Amino acid sequence: MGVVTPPTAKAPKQDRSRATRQRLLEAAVACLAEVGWAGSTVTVVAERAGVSRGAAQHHFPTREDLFTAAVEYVAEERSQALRELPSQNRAAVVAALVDLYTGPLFRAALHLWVAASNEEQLRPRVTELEAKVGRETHRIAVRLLGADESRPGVRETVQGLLDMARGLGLANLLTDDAARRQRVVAQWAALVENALG
Amino acid sequence: MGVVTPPTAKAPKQDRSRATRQRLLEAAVACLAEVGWAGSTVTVVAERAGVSRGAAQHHFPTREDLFTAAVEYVAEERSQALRELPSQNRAAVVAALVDLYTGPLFRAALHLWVAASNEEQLRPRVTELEAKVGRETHRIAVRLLGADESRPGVRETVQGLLDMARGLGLANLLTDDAARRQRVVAQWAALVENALG
DNA sequence: ATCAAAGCAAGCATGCTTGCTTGTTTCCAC
DNA sequence: GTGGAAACAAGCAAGCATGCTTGCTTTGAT
Repeated sequence: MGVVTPPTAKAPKQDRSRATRQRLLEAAVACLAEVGWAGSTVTVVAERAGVSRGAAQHHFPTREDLFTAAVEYVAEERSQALRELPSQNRAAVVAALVDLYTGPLFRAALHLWVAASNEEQLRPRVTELEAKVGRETHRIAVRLLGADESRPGVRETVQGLLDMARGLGLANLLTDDAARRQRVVAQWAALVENALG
Repeated sequence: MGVVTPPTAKAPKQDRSRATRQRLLEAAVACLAEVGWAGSTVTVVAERAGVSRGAAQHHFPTREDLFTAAVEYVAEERSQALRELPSQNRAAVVAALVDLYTGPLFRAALHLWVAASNEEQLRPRVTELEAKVGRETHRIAVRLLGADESRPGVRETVQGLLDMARGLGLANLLTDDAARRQRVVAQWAALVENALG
C-alpha cells in the first residue's frame, strides 16, 4: 500500500471503511472500560462493533495495531471532552474536572495505562500521549480556574488537584463512592479557592 | 483433608510447606508489579518462586486461589508498612504517606484493582480488603497529622490528601517523575498544614 | 457496463495457559 | 524404622486467542 498513489494520498478511501474503523475503535474503548485489557480480545471487540473478526483484522492486522490506534482515539476523545468544559465558578470547575476522571473514557485510559506498563510495544505511545493530554489538561485547568501561575505554588496546587482527581477516579474503579467524592471535592475546592486567592 | 484432625486444627503443618507458600505469594506480588496481571501466569510465578508449577498447583489448586491469597497478602503488607510509619512533622508525614503509593506494593495492588474490576471472583475480596486498608490508612494519617476530625472539613481534607497520593502513585506507573511529585507534595503539605491549623 | 482494488467473511494452524492425573520424594507419628 | 500422609515434580489433554490464508462482495473509476 505504501506506493505513491495519485495526489490525494490515502485520505478519501471509502466511507464504509472509515465507518467500520470508527466502530472498531469505539468498541475497543468500550470493551476496555467494561472487560479490561485481557478480556478485550479482538473477537470480543469485533463482535461488539458488529463486524467480523476478519474485518477487524483487515483494518488492524495485529491486536497491537488495534489498541495502538485505540490509545490515540482515547487521547483524542479525552482531549475533546476537556476542551468542551464550560467556564464557571471555581467550585463547579473543580467538580467538572473531577468528573472527567470518573467516566468510561477514564476507565478505558486506566486499563490502557496498566496494560501499557507491561507491554513494551504500547508503553512509549501511551506515555507520550498521556504526557500530551496531561499538559493540555493542566493548561485548561489553569485557564478555567483563573489561576496565576506566576505566583509560586500555584502551579503545584493545580497539579496536585489534578492528581487528586486521578486518585478519586482510581478509587471509583472498584466502588462507586460518589457521595464521598462530592464531599472531598467540595472541601478541596474551598482549599484551592483559598490558595489561588 | 477436611476431616477433623487433632485439636490443633491445621496451623502447624510443615515448615517447608509454609515457606513454599510464602515464597509463592511473594513471587506472585513481585510478578504482579513487574509483568502485570495477564503476564503473571502460574508458570511464571512458580519459576520466580523457585518451585515447580506442580508444587504451586498443590498449594493453590487454581490460579484464582493463588491470587485471592495474594490479594490478602498485599493488603497485609501494605497495612504493615503503614503502621511502621514514624511520627514526624507534617511535611515529612505527607511525604512518607505519598511514598507508600510509589513502591512495588502499590504497583501490585494497582494491577490487582484493575484486574479485579473485571474478574467477578476477585472483585468482592479486593473491594473488601481495599476498603479495610483504606480506613486504616485514613485513621493512621489522621493520627500522624495530628488532625482534629471533629472540626468540619478536616476529614475531607485528609481524604483528599490520600486521594492525591493515589493519583501521584498512578502517574508514577508510567513515568517516574519524582521531581514533579516532590514539588507537588511540598505545596500540598503546606496547604494541609494551613487547613489543619 | 466493466474492471480492478479495497472491504469483508470464514476457516485453518500454531502457540500458550490452565487444570488434571500420575509418579516420586520428604516429613512427621507411632 | 516403618507407615502413611503431605509436598513436590512432570507429563497430558482441552480450550482459547492470535495471525495467516483463501475466497466472496462491494465500491469507485474508467
